[in-house]
Amino acid sequence: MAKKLVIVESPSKAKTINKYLGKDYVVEATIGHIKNLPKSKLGIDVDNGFVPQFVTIRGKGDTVKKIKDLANKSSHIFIATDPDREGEAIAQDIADVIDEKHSEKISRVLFNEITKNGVKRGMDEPRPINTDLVASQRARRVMDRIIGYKISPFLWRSVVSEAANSLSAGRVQSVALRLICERDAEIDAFIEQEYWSVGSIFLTDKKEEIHTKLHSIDGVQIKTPTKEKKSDEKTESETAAVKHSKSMIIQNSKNADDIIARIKKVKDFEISNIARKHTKRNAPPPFITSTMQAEASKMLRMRAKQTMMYAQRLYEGVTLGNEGLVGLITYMRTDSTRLSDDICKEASDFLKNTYGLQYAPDTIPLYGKKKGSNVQDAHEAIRPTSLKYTPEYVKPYLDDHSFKLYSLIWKRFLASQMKPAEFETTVVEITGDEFLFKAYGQVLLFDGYTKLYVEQEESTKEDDREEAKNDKIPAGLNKHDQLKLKVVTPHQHFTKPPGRYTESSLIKELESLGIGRPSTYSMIVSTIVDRKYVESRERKIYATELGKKINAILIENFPGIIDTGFTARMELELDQIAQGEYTYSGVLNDFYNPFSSALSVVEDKIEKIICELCGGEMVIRYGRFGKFLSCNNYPECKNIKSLRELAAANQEPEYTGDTCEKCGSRTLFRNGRFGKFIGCEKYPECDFIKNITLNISCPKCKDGEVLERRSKRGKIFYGCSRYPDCDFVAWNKPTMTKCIACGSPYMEEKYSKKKGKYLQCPSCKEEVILDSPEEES
DNA sequence: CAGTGAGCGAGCTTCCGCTTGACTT
Repeated sequence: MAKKLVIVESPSKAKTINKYLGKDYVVEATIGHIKNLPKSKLGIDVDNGFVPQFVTIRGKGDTVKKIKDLANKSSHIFIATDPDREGEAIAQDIADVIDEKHSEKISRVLFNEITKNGVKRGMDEPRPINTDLVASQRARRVMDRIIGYKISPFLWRSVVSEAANSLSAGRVQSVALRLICERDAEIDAFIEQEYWSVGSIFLTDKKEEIHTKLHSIDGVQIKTPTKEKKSDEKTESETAAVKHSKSMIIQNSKNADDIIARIKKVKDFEISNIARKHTKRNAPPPFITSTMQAEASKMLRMRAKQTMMYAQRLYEGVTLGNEGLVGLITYMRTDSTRLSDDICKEASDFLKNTYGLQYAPDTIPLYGKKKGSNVQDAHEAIRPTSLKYTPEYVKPYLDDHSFKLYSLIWKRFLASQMKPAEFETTVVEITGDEFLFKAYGQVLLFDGYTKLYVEQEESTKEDDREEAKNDKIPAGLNKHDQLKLKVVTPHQHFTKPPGRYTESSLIKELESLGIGRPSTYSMIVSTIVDRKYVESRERKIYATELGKKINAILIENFPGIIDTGFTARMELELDQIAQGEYTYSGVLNDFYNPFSSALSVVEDKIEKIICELCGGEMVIRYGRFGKFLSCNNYPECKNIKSLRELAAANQEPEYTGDTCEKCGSRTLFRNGRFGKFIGCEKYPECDFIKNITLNISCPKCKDGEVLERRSKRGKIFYGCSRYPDCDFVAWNKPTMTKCIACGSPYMEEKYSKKKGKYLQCPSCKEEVILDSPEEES
């Protein structure tokens, strides 16, 4: 009896589904896409309807053959790839590789959740492959290929340099780079602005303190400076609005002191109003890929790639003693917060039993599709597969990282099913003559979901009301109560520049713009790091000089594509294809025609390097030893140039200000294999060279000087200039400070985030702190 | 962990998105 074949994308999904369907079915996995455009060339016939040339992905030949063979033997074929655009395309690719004589037996089925019910529902409603949805995926793929494979070569020709190894551009990576560069520029351009606030403490007749902040004077509100706009960007109406709006900024200490002097003269203060409000804070939704990465980064200090690796393990399954292999979480690459009814019911029961009735809401909270977003909703939210597997229960079977991540996912999911936290917020207004003060208080009435899960707050955000925030406003205050002013103090503040992106804040930003997909989030940063466009230090991302340069070139030449709105517009058109409202070739024509004409204009703008021998163009060639410049009239003209030569010609020599000790010419800084050194400008006629010294004499022999050197492995170390006569060596920068503890003649300079700059004795490890670390004001 | 600067050479890189192992650097 021939079996029925079911094809899915993920092998562990295949295992699960096989359990549900039983022995009449064979379930096989494609392990992702099976076909792709060829890597070595564009693979798109742009002149004839953009027909793409798809080839079997290298290494997938066996998988494809297996599916083909199984299809031949099966009585029916159910293609159950993911219910989204990419899944539909994979379904088409599978149908295309199966022999035509079996095409009658093929149906497409959709599983919206991998549960017994979900699979049954899917199998009950077979349908044909949605060719419009397939066409929309093809259009997406082709546009990405055209953008990537047409703009990258343009960069190779525009930026001629040794450092630029393999330059690239793309719809996603280039926007990511742009965001980082723009944030960098904002921070560079930021001008710190001083402002002041006034805080007062009042006393009730029972000598209870009320901490307040000056809110307004004569109805003119005291504000903090908001993000400045450049004045030329302001419209006239905006300028007018600023003029007439009733707000002011206390700009300096004199203003603050004047105000305080006036406040001190006020005789009577009274409570002019008390407002109490009952507020609720809803639980956060269960995890999706981006929020899981962000929270794991903040709370567990895990990088996006690590997080995904551990999540994958939890998804694929962990051996729990004699229970065997158990998948602990649902699929980890998802952009939907949707939850199955079964697990919500389970959570409700669990909460009632474990935390008590008061924590379980009457109705199950609803999470799901956001309107108008790029959410494709193929998978559920990331959650535990069953609440039986509590973190404590599975802990013995997990490594530390997996356990921490699982606990986080568990708590976040359960919290999402809990009641909101409830607060009473109180605002007390205190008036004295023209001055109005406000005190803010917040009291937790019911902890709700916060019993289990508290979202990590953004640490850098400065709370406007922070000084006046007081959880304990005295009880029993009444309107018209008379108060005494105890103390009034000025507080100095400075506006802060926007924070740099971290990996997860960048991912969140891209996601909100609809750029990138859950399966690629953790790749985005590593791509632009590999290209040396950005660097990551202390979890923050900085643009490199190369990155800034590439970004400027891209924005100048392809403003319409390297744009935060491009993907959103593209998605709208892809939706039109999927809905049958527009065609594949229509969308691609609309995109390609302006793109290709822009490209040809831009190609002409590339600065050509002219061959000084024959007037031809110097182009990049690859030889046995890497890149070099050659005349394109080779072999008639044999002019060649090294890239180093070109870079030297474009760069101003860096003079030391000293003269050559051999010939009296000027000396300059040069770069060699082992770092910077000083050489004579007359080289190669004069071969004088000298090392760059630190102006510290050698602590060991006292005659030599300390030099910064670099080892073969590129590590910087410090040694004596009289080597090999003196073999002094240090790994940290030596200073001539004596160690007071052990009398060692010198100490080494070190740096740590906690201690700041400090000195450490190489022999007794005594430490002297130089700079205290920056403190949060 | 101790040295330093040229020139040789003629056809390579790249996208985004979907999934896991097999590699011995």
